[in-house]
Amino acid sequence: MSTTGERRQGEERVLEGSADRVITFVRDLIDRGRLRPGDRLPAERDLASQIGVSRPSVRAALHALAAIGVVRSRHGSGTYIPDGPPALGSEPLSFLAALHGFTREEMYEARRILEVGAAGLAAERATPEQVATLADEVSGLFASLNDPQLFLVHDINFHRSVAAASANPIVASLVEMISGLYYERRRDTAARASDRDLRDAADMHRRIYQAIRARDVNAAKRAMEDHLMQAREYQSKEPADDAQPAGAAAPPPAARSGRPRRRQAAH
Amino acid sequence: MSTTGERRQGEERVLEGSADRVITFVRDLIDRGRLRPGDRLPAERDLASQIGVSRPSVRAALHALAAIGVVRSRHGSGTYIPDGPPALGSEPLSFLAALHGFTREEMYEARRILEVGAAGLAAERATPEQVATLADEVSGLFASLNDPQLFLVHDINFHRSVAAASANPIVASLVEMISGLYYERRRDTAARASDRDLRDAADMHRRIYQAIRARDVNAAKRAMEDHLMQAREYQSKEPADDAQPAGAAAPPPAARSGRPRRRQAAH
DNA sequence: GACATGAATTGGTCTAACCAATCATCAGCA
DNA sequence: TGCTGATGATTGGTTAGACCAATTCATGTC
Repeated sequence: MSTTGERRQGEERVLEGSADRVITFVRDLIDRGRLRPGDRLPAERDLASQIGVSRPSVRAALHALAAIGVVRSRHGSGTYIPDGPPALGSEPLSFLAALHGFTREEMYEARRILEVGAAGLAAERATPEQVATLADEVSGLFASLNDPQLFLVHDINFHRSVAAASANPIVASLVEMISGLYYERRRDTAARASDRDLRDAADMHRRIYQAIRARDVNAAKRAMEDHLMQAREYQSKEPADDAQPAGAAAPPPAARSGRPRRRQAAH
Repeated sequence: MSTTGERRQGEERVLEGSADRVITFVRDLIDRGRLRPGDRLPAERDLASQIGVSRPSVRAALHALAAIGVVRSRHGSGTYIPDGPPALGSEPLSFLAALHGFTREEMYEARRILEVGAAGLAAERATPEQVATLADEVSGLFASLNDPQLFLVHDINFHRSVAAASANPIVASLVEMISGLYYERRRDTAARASDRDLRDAADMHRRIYQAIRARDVNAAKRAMEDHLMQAREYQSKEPADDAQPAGAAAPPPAARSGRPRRRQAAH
């Protein structure tokens, strides 16, 4: 019907831009159940002709969808909807952090809120397999006390597993997002952690694991809370790699202060 | 220097795609502090020539950045970094919800975890102005008991204000993100709420407000928890607009069942 | 039957142009 | 003097057509 592209009439105003029409189209396929995780989207050329927009517009839209993790393109193969558990990329948070100068304190606080909640849910619902996974990660932590980088990997995996055991994909996605940001920052400084700190951290993880295994919700939450508080303390003692202020209400970094906050006139 | 575009040499392998180079370029500007909230990016044509890629590629990258909320384009004016408090769009979550069938229960659970934490922080740190804003929203709630749509607006604003009063931009962003998803779903069904439910909800909000004003952290958390639990109860009684299952571990909607979960072979 | 080969498919990129919204400038008028 | 409106430069929005590059798969040879 619109293959020749006569949109000159104007009797039916197009309220959306080309790229937005593509996104709406894809969203519609998803809502109608025609597109599910693991599926492949129509080829860019097909989308372009079906929707009646140019290929560059399709590409811009697909880049937008890829940015929020809805699709993933593979050269020569196609564009796919990622399979596996739902996941939110941490890039948005990373950009926000760079733009607004999030502090380490603030990050720990957010983690604390989310992960304490996740630990509580995990204590209620963790399956035997998930409990076993947690046990594996705890032993991994104790086995890598002398390898801070590897320790960090087990650390991340433990927290990821707790989030998964919460059986709430939204909470899990949020934890993943924050963890991604944390890992991004942490891998540069992980080597500075002292042996004693790693030992303490491993103990804390073990305590969390035991509480979850015992299905003790309050103990799990308390253990996670204590762990994150302690981790925050330890890392605030490590030499800071950057000028990140430590206080939540502390003044912003030097380069930021005194800026007259110019606003755009006609938003 | 590269206006004529001689990139045939190949002696310096480009490891990133064109769009990625643009994103890296912008990210670098941000990290160096040359680009801050409220600023305008170079014109697309300038970016293209500076980076050495074509304009469609720049556009694709800019669409990607716009999708995660890092930039915002205004036709005829330019592309800007949004000013104001840091914010995460709720589209990623919305797509994930559509793709994986998040339930209302799961959403309330995530809200509960985040907002109970936010309420606790708000009780510790809310400024007098923020407390006053909360008071305004509470009166707005009581004033709109007979207008469910307006009530919903005050409802959202109250929760948004609590998040802002947490003085943690990460937590606030996350709450905003979830709230956006909630609002998206809720506005269709808000009219079905009963008068009595609205009255109860307004009372709950008042209780939260009073606890925050009194700087009673535990009371604030408990009040928020009770409120969200109650809201969940009420809304599960309302006729469902869609086939959203109520249980966290409930089977997926009809259109989803029985699908053999075809996977892509060579990821 | 196993493996190399090449065509078809599909994403990745570019050039060159035009349309459309915005904005700053400046002439003209009150 | 001060305001208003026209106008051209700037900037995002979109298109068309072409070519490159990675992947896939059917084909044919050994």
